[in-house]
Amino acid sequence: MGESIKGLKRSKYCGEFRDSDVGNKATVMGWVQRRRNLGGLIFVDLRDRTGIVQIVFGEAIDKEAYEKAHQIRSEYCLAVTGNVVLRESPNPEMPTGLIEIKGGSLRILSESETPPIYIKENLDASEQIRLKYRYLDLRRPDIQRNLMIRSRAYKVVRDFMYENGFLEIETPMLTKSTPEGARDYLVPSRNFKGKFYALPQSPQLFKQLLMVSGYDRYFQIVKCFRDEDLRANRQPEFTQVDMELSFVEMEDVMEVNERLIKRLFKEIKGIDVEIPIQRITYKEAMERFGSDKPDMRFGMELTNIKDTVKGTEFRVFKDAINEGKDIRGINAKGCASFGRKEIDRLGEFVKTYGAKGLVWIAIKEDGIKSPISKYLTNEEMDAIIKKMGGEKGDLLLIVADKPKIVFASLGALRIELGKKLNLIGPDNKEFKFVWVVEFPMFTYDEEEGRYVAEHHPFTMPVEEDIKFLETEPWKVRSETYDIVLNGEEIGGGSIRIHDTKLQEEMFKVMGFTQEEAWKKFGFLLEAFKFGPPPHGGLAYGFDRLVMFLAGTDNIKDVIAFPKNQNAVCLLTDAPNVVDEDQLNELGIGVLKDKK
RNA sequence: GGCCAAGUAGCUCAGUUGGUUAGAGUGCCGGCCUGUCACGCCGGAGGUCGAGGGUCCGAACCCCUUCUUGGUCGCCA
Repeated sequence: MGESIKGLKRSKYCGEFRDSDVGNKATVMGWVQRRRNLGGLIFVDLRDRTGIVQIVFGEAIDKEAYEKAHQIRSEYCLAVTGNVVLRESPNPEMPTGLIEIKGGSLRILSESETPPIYIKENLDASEQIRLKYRYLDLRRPDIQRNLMIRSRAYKVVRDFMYENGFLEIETPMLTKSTPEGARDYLVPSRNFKGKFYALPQSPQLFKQLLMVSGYDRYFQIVKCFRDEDLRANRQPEFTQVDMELSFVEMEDVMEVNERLIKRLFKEIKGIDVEIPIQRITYKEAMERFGSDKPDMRFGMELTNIKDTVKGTEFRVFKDAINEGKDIRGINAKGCASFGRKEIDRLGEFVKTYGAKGLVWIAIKEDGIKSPISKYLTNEEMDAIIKKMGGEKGDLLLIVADKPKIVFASLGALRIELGKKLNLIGPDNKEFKFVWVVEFPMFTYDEEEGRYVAEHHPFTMPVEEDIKFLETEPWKVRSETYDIVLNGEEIGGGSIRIHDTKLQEEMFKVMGFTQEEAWKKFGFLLEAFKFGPPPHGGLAYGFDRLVMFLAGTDNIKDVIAFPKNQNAVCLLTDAPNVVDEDQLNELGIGVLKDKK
């Protein structure tokens, strides 16, 4: 059993000692990073969340402590009292390297088994083992640094929001399942067997109701839940910075958020974000970058060459034109030297996005190399090269397919090439923000055979497009704005509809009858009968924001207890079976898994 | 649900064409060592090669199935 802490007070954190402390008696508490036993002397590096301080035990210092120090092992939890002295052999590499603490008395507060992972920076243990022993993983300085950044980010956000007149209001976690959007996490009701609450995908409807109630600037830092497959930047439960404002237009929401972003990056990273942040429309983003979240740190934009090859006999292009498909390409500057294998790999890459293949034209020193040169006339080849700005040394990459596939594959290919050519990547310290505005109101869902809201069903259409609502809904743009940083969507929002008639019309386009709409969203439609103010808002994926602030590309690095790819918590082993009694109480039976 | 990759000592990995007793680094245990700081030196323990099945005289290695893990496409208003 460990020794008592009774009567001991920590003088200060391990990492805080400096040569100004020399001459003082100090008590430190922390974990053993490392023990170095030199025989007559034992050095112990003691660690807490601020850093490391060296303790030295020796017979001449204190015999009892020295003898006890032989028991010390890695990750033992200790309290040590002794004099702070200058080291005989200082270590300029560490902040506390000028001093050490003489081990006058030692209490082993608790012992530790040999830990399954090392507690050190840049650990290369598997995530599986790290998540199982997450409490040990969380002792590591790099993760502690991330969580401390996250903590500071909460504070900066709260400070800013309070200073700008926002009220922090909580909304329910047990709420109603609504159609549209992600799959809900459901919570069974004990009182009403067969009925369920849903965990919120976002506080969307509640914050709109708060606007109706007159809390005209609301914000919340809040957990949200979506039961969809995970990614490196996606967890099933994640945190939003959610806000909503009344009596505003798009520009007002964007302006306040630009100031928030500026403040956040200044206070946490010391970076000056230039505002206003550039804005481009969804249409422009797609046509130039093949993405609604373009990475603006490099060029290599898409070129539409459909008109350029209009009269061609080349089968792939000709068919594409006849079928109303798109033909676009990107110019991979200086990549003509790519080997056949590399180009084939790019071909495989675009196939994962549904493209049938990748047409390539390499403009080499000794002429043009391309698998399609024999199908194109010299004039056609020259026209393509001219249109795409091809010069000696360039590699032109072209995809012909449905617009959705062309954009998806070329957009992804552009990012892939950017990484490959080191235009973007871990060494790139640039932060390029962009607002992407005016998303289409609807996309056609082939599976459901109807239009669904691109953003969400309460988004205000652009006024001049309202006339297309019934006739050509695909033309309708919306009053939306996504804020994108280095090719990642970090937040997004919209101006909302505050008119029951218009809202009902939207539902109609999405194939809901008035009855269905009222059944599902009646409480909102009802509320809108009572003088709703014009309003709009925005929500950030807070975890993603912190990823940027912490400089990591894995969302698990900024969440204390994340889930693995199968949404399992390896630490607690959730989800798990529950007692039959619990199920009975809820009126729930479990179907046998069909094998 | 699809695709790609991985699974060998506590941890990170190597393991040739299928061939003797499966290795390395690190960690761990023991011994020596008074200025280390990834201490050093000497010695030692430690393996269901993810699991199951198959081929073979013989399987960590080849085949099939399955499980786990990571990435990704679909999905994520």
